[in-house]
Amino acid sequence: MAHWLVKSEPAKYAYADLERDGRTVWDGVRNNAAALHLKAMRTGDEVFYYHSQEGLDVVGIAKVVKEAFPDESDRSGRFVAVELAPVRALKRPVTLAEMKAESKLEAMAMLRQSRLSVSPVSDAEWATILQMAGEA
DNA sequence: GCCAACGTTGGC
DNA sequence: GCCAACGTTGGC
Repeated sequence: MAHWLVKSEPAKYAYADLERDGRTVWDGVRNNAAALHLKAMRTGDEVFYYHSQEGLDVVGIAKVVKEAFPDESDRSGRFVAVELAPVRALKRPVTLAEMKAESKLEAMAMLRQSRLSVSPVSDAEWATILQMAGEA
């Protein structure tokens, strides 16, 4: 099973909103690299939920409940959406500053390219972040 | 097909 | 609010 990380501005759609809704269409991604990652997601893959702009931390885990399909909000027809459902909030959020300070995470895609809104997380990175969240 | 201009994202 | 990174657009 692959792991991923998605970013969302909590003012627009926070992890608590996902918990409230039960599941949501993850659309609006307008970046080729991010879209490739969306297409590679498989049902059951787990996804870290990161709050950008405010919070700047990984706050929860979501899972893929529907694989890539055309994003209806995209007129060009190039981009796709998936559906995500909440799994659980992390016991303790892991901040961007903590991730930057952790040498095991220096190759992490989201740290290398800060603007990427959907990025892959390796098994080792996943385990490291869970541990930092007090869940290992 | 190149590249300057412009827009957006996201950390600080 | 600013600015760096980076993707996209459009003129040539």
